Amino acid sequence: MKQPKIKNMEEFAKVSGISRPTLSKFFNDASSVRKSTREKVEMALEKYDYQPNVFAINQNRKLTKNVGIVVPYLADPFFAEIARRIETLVIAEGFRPILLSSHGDPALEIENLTSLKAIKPAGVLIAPLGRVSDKDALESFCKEVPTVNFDANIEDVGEAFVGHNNAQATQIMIDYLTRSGEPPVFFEMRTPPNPNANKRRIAYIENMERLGLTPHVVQVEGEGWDLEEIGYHGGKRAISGHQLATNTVFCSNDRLAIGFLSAAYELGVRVGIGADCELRVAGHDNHPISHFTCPTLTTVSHDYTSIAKSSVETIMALTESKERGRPRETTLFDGNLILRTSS
Amino acid sequence: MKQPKIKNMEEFAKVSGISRPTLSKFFNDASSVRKSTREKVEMALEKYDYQPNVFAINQNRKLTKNVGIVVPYLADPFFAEIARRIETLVIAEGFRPILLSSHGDPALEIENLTSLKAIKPAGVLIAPLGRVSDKDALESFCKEVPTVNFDANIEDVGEAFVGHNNAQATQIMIDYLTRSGEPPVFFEMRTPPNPNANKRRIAYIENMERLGLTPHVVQVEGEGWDLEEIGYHGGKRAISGHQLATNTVFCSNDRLAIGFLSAAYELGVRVGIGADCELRVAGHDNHPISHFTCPTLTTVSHDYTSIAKSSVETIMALTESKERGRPRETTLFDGNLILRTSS
DNA sequence: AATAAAACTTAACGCGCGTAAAAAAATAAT
DNA sequence: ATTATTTTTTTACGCGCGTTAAGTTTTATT
Repeated sequence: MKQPKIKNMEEFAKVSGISRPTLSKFFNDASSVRKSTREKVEMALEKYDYQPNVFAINQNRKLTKNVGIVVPYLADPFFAEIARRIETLVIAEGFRPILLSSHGDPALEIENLTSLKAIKPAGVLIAPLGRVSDKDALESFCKEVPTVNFDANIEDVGEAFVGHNNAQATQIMIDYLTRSGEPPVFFEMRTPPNPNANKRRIAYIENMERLGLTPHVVQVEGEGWDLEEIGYHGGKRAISGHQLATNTVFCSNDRLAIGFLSAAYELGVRVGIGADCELRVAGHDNHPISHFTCPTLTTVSHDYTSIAKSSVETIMALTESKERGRPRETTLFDGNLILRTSS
Repeated sequence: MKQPKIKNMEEFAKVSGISRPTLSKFFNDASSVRKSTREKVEMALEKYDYQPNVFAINQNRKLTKNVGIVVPYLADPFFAEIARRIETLVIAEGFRPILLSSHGDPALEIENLTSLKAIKPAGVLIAPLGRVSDKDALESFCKEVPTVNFDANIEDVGEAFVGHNNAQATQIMIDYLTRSGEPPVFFEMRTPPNPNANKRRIAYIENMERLGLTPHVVQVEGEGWDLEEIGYHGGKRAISGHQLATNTVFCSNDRLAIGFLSAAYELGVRVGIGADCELRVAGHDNHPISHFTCPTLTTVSHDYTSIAKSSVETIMALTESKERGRPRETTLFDGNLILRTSS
């Protein structure tokens, strides 16, 4: 059982026998004080219940130990997973992650940045909404706070971009699909929220042309982040309306593919690589659920572990070096083919 | 374009023509000042770029406008969704939500509470990990901070509990399943992380006995929060090992059911209510993906909209009234049968 | 118009900690 | 042992806002 609580650093200085300025140094960086001093403080911390007042600490600092993380839609397991990894890495660096989701709403995205600015973060990692983001507001935020842009690349936003190599990932899937069967039709939303979708469509068309094949793009209607729902309705329409030029469908992302598979199942269309199958379906991202679809989804992995790691490293380097305005660097991580049973 | 930035309230008092103490009142509660004053301030806010320093504000207050939200595993869309609703409601009440995930780790759960304590929150909403939670640490936290316990009920934790009526929800599903076909086998984890699972098993057994039927519980191995994975492996084993006493399986939750369905598909076992189907499967929670499984999953809804709303209302009432130590109230929300095609 | 009540202004102190400067003490180097 | 260097202590001020008390102005009531 610990002794009665210590109100403030002054009191803790008394009971620990260490002066307040030295304690202040200690709490900022324990390694900046002499070893014997550090031990004395730590012994006192064992004995007394004291922790410095966060608000008083941060009031007099221009940069805090906070790191903001903004994601477009936390209910999407993809962002939940990447956020989880980022959080863990940020904590390991001795910083405090503040996780905010924009819930698909551009106004909330800006609000999130405003409220982050208020807590004077050392840096911010942002995966923007994309198409609907208020680009000017993002840019002006990035001028004030060191920012790393990840996942959805928005030009000139942030000091660096870390993301997925959509071109490479699309290519390896197209190469696989064309070698193993009919060339793929590309299945996507007409107005995708996320700019990665556009990169994937462009890469699809380029690669099909490179192979001397005719690209076929099926664009389905729908707004927002209910991608399975959109994939389901679009899939039903595409299948029953015979809009698919070949027997192979490459979905712009796994969540659309999940909806598409559900539509195919409902329509009694057998999907897979078996002799009795009518359709092959592939996805993109290696979504956690893609292991468990029926059939299991062949997809291209999205290396979020590396993206998380690199994003955190970049923001840490940025906050330490403090030099701003360097040319914006772009880091992309390749995808790997995940062969399962759907194609 | 706004005028040059205002450093502090003193400066803003000068340019707005309102004295600092009145401004302080205004920022605490805009309705506490005269209308004409409020308008003057708002006009100045339009013109000048000023927002009070969060750290200075909170330093002198014992209770802030922060509300902590702690969930066990944010990468589970169920918690992501409920967190999203809670966040939105908390913002609507004029408070600032601080969302933290324990990532399945009891140590992190306690760390989260410790770091919340440091920011002096007005209240905290916690969905505990459950079985692995450090109950003593939770309880001692709740003595210091007004807390509402939601989702996973841990006795004596928090001033109130808001959650799902597992008994009622289990009952309506069992009633449906027994009326429409063979009685269900209960499929669950041997060591579920979440205490709701235990309530569901108990309700299953009670209801089966009430109906004069023999309960059959299949408990599968596996630790942690990868429920689809666990359901998949357990499902494969249960099906191929002929462990299912009837042709109807009631999974403890939808995520297990998703894995189970995947196993059945892989084994070529047709699931559904059609004449050609060998197995019926039901879930529990109405997980977002349960709309899109193959076949679509019959399940019992988990009313997280109401749970979120009630939790926020309860914590708000608590922070306002300030009276602590009242008898712990429990609020449960019923589930509804969601009939789809799997059973 | 006179009075009462409410809202505001002025002045001043305190919160807990960061931080700077000068002096003192502890450690390291010669 | 003496000097140089590093670390700690003492002292003191500042950060931006909450808050209180006394005095003043504005609004509401009669």
